[in-house]
Amino acid sequence: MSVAIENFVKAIYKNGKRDNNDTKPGSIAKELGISNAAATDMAKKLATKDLLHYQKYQKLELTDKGTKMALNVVRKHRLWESLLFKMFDMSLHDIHREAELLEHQTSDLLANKISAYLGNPKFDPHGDPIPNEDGQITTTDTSIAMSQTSEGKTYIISRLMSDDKEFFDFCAQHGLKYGNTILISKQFTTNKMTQILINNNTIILNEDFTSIIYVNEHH
Amino acid sequence: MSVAIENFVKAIYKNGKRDNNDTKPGSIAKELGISNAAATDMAKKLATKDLLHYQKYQKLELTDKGTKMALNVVRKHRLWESLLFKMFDMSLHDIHREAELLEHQTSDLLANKISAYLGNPKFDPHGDPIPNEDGQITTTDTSIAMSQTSEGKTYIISRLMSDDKEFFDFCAQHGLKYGNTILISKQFTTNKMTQILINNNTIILNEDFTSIIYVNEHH
DNA sequence: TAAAATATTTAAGCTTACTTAAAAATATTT
DNA sequence: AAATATTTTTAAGTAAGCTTAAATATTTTA
Repeated sequence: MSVAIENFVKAIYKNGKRDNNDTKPGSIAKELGISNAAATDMAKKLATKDLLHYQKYQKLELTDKGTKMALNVVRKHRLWESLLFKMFDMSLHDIHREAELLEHQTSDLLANKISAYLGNPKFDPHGDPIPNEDGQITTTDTSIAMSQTSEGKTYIISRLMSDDKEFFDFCAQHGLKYGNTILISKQFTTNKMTQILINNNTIILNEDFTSIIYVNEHH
Repeated sequence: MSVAIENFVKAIYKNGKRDNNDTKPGSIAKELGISNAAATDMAKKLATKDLLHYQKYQKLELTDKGTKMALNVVRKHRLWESLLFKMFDMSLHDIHREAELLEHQTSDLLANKISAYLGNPKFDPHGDPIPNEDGQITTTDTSIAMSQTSEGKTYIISRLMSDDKEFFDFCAQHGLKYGNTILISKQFTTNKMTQILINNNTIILNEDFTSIIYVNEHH
């Protein structure tokens, strides 16, 4: 299967996982940076390959086969991110960009070697779960968006859900890193801002940030 | 530049390095597994991009720009082979196949990180020299084909110039590995066979093998 | 060196993965 | 609910990287 196809099913998978669950051709097109027409075309084509269910004007839904393919690509992406992060001093954004290309050129054999080398990790450096060889995610994610946290409580950062360079640069600069501890000092409910304390620094984040930074309560 | 273009200039570079120095479209086509017509087409196209000199019915010759591109790809290939060989228990052939894909999806930044991690090695696991960041090979190769060795002398294996699985399997099985020592016990000049002693085992190799196994005299 | 074999080039055509423009359907707003 | 805006689909077209078939040039062999 081509890179275009792998990226297409991956985009459907990713959009399907998001809150909005928007997998109509238009939003897939946006995700991939292609025209709506191209997305419709591809959707029809992949339906004939039994990778997704296509019905005019409806959301695209992956078949089991399509889901498996998407998870296989996601697995390779997250394994590469984990490996590069461990071995090299590179920014999360750079690592993401490399993984975005390498994921399509990696045999299952190599993916398994990488996984074994890393001790079969369950999460990548963003805190995203790594599917196993059979395309299953065995961990259950109990984390919540920072926007949903309670004032005065302490949390541990569990996921940074983004591909954006500026976001990662900001996070790196302020210690917003997978595994780090933060205190929610104030929730500004009307403006949807959150004030946190991290490394003895107070930062105020808006909803663009607090909706993609996920945390687990610290006990 | 596309994968097809990178592979095309790489094929010209590789064929140009070989004894026969055959870089006419037909042999490039053979190397890449495409039709002669496709090779001619591509050659014309790359001439307009200043990657090679094209003259009807003549050998293809890379420009400086083309050579640099080829060496950049070769560098990435050999760095990947070195890294995978060091990290994972995989056959030389498997490693080659992975590197063949990864080489096109690797930024210069990542290549440099890999190189630094490995201590900027000069050779890959086949004994092939690794070009530096500027596309230069600074080492001088004094090795000779096993077919050119002298009876009774001892040599160290310095290069295994092949992509072939069966060849690598054979080598792995008999200890024919980069850095290993062999004694040339007999040269059968009429049949072009070579009898060697390695790990206390005697093997007789024909010219298909002795022409692609390179060695340095052991002093 | 002429004939035969081989290699290269040209020409026409195919598939993939896109594009833009216009038509048709759906969703949103008033 | 009608009008408007947005999305989706259809249709036609493009570029890259191939293919096969036929024409042309080169190389080999007898």
